[in-house]
Amino acid sequence: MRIAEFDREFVLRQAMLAFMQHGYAKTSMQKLTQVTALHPGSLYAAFGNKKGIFLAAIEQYQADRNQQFTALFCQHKPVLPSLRQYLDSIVNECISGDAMKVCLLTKSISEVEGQDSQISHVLMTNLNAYENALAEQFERAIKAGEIPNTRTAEHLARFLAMGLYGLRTYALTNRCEQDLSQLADDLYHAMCN
Amino acid sequence: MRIAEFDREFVLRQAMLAFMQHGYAKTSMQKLTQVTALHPGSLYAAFGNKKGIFLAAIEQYQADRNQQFTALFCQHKPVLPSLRQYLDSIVNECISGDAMKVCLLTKSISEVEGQDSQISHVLMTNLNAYENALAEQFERAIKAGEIPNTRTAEHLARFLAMGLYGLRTYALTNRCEQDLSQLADDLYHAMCN
DNA sequence: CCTTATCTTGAATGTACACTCAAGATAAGG
DNA sequence: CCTTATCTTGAGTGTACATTCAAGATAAGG
Repeated sequence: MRIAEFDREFVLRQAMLAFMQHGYAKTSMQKLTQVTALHPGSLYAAFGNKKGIFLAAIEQYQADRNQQFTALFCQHKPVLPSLRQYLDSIVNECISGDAMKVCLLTKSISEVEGQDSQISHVLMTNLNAYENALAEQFERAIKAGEIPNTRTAEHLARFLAMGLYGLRTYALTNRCEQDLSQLADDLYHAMCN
Repeated sequence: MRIAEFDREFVLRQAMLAFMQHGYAKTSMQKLTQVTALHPGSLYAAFGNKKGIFLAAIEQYQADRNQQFTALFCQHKPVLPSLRQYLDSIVNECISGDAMKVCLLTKSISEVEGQDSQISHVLMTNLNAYENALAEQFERAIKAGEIPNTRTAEHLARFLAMGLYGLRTYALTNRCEQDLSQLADDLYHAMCN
């Protein structure tokens, strides 16, 4: 017997970053062997093929983001200050210049849309779950009276999801921190009234 | 002497649609020869290489969209009804299911970001020009009293650009016409107050 | 109608890729 | 310490790609 030597989470996070930086198609297996420090055979033994690595990396990405999200939007804290902090952290990611400025899910769904229905379906499911997580928080905010109940939580979540997808894309066209902060501010205020 | 036989606009529009559908990397020269009905040699003679075809297709895309835009936002008509119509047309594109549901510029900048600075620069320039075109219309709307001057035209244009980039991305996760129309409606109302 | 410059054709070329596999290395169980 | 199941290694394989180029086709100018 012999146990696998590599750290699965490390490998998937490295792969994840490579996919975020170069996209699915242009992340070669050679690149993946470099960033994971694994040889092709090990990668294929562990994940089957390139698509398997990608799907596992998406899962890791989702797990990581979920943990961040639930840590920030803690149940016993008011929603709006967390939302504010969340928006700021996204603006910071957009400005950072590293791979984290893009969302793996939206970037990938834009790339593989109409090419691989399995990957598309996984990405759609994860993005819908993200929207639902936002809706839960808005539900909580409405119940607590932080936000007037003129719009449903689902409605608010949908609008914010759209805004955040747009913010990340817009940041590719204009890296001015002030402009991005202002947009985040606009989104914040669009939620509160 | 002999004149080129093919119709340049037709060829570029076909290439444009292929790039919108499959992305830059995954649109093979073979695909391009198919959709343009031109042989490799002719394409290389006319555009140099694949990147040349892509840049020319972007130029054609920009020209086409510009013409649409200026026809819709006619100088002697009020801005807000045109904006409404514009938003509806984008929602229709999002639902349509064909290649036009994506924006060639935003899809491409997301793909080639950090890979080809020349292409990125061209795309950024075109997207900034688009934002400026929106700002011009908001300027006109403010001057005509259609919109209160609580925010600058540039500010409004930036927010709408972000919203539209987000709307197209969001549509990849949720094709429900009602939801998309509501988002377009939200964007419209976010501009008017 | 012939010349010649230009365009068209599509097979050929070199490269980069995803993926395989057989040989070597290593740890758990006896 | 040996056995054996499993992991690691990395050169090798077939395929798909962007690009080239020489031969063939075609229209304008004389």
